[in-house]
Amino acid sequence: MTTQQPRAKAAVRSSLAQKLAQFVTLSPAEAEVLEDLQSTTRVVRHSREIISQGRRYDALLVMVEGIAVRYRILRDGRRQVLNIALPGDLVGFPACFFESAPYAISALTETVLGCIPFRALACLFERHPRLATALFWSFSAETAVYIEHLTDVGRRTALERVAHFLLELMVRFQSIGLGDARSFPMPLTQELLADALGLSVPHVNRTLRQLRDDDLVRIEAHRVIVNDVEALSALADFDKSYLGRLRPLDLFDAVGAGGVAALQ
Amino acid sequence: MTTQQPRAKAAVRSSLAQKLAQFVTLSPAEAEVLEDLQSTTRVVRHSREIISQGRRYDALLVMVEGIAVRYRILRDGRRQVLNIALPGDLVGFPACFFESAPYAISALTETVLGCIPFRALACLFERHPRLATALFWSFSAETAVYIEHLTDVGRRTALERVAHFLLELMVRFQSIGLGDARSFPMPLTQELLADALGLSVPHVNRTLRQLRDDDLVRIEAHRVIVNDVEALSALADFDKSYLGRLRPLDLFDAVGAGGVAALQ
DNA sequence: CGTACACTTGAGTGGCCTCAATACCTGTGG
DNA sequence: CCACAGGTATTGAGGCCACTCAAGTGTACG
Repeated sequence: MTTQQPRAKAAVRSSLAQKLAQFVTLSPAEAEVLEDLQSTTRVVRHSREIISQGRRYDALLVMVEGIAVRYRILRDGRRQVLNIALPGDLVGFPACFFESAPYAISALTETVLGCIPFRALACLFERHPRLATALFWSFSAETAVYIEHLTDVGRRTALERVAHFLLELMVRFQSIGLGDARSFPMPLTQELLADALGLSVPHVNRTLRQLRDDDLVRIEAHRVIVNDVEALSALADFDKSYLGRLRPLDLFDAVGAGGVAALQ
Repeated sequence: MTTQQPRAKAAVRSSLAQKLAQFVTLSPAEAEVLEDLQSTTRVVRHSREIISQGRRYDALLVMVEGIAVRYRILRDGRRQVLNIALPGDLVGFPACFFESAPYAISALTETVLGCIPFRALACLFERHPRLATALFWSFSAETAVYIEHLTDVGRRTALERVAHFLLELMVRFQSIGLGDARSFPMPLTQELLADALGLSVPHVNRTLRQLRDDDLVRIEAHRVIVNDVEALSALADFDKSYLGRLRPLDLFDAVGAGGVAALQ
């Protein structure tokens, strides 16, 4: 089911390092620590589970390559897709904090994962506080994605949901160098889309059809092609700032004029 | 709108300290650091905004006393309630990471907030890594609540949603010492409930009525009284472990036999 | 005691679901 | 090279859950 193998030391920066570099400027030493953190890897094949609901886990996982999906299964089989994990994402959270994982993670493509034992994490917090804060930052940014997803499902129409979700995926794919200005690979089936958006499969299908008929987006050969980014964004009330426009605020370099006084 | 005032040094532990003590054993010194962190406070009155959508914030806030609600407003006025903030919760996240806050927070009762300037946070990460990891832990635990909320809204019926949400509130109130085994104060109007659960006000009302007719829960005088916790939990498929049964795993005291090997 | 807000209930509608059947793709083995 | 099987996508018909609109009833507070 899974294989252990040493990973060739990456010449280029890992996705995780690229992500954290948005928040703090990484020293060469810190960059190396990050790479070491992910040096033990596991490979998981397409459609295999990375983390199983109900089991116990004692390490953190980082997506190094591939695409995975987090979901929760209810007792009668209903499924809620929680989010899509892309390279650079920490996927052990928050499963590893519980006696039994509250949700599952499955690989949508062949996936390479870095294993970070708790020991290594403790070491990072003790000896590299800047990296720790960056992790904190990055982790908080994930919450913003959950918030948007919750808003999708709770308060948007089917059309808005699908449009919004596809745009979010597009921006996220762009930010990791997959996908261009108007298209990106589509790893989700309509069933997964439905379970992500709280809809039924037929209705997702009809909604996609409408978006296609209106010349806004189409999905072809496992690829999403956005015809009219503007119009689609307007329809979905999509503003990508929640995905990336984080303040590159370095707690240690530039606390600056902020502080208590700046609050209100 | 808000007032600044020094807070009397708490004789008892703050809610935040109580919460973090679940994850690591706090030394007296660490406990004091935590209290100092919250020593600058603001008071916000009932139904006033603590954080406004679209504005910029330069500090973190901790709920010291009171109850607040986080929500996101869409352009046409639709509202999604994201979560309920209770004492001990960090409410500045993730708003303070963005150039403009992606959502708002409003006080439901008179609320006392501790202000934590970034400077103080940086200091905490540098000098108190155990506290930093505890914050990390606690923050991750919040994600589990979002996940459950997302599942509520995406894949549960109205009846299940309301039941599940009320049970979650009950456990959360219990864990901070408000509310007893079968009842707790209800700070939300039906309109807020509706916006939290992705329902309309009339339907929330009808759903509550059904739960009352079935002798499961009733809301009286701003208080929720659960008649049959078992039956209600069964109806909602509620398992409170996602709220509290975190592993009291201390990275520094007890990394133990875990590590990579234990991972599957 | 009046005004505002929250709650309650009804009638009618519609968005999305369920069930069901058909078409399509993609890999696999004969 | 084709037949076949399994998953995936598509489309239709009918129904229900939850919505919208609207009116009326508490109930807290100035």
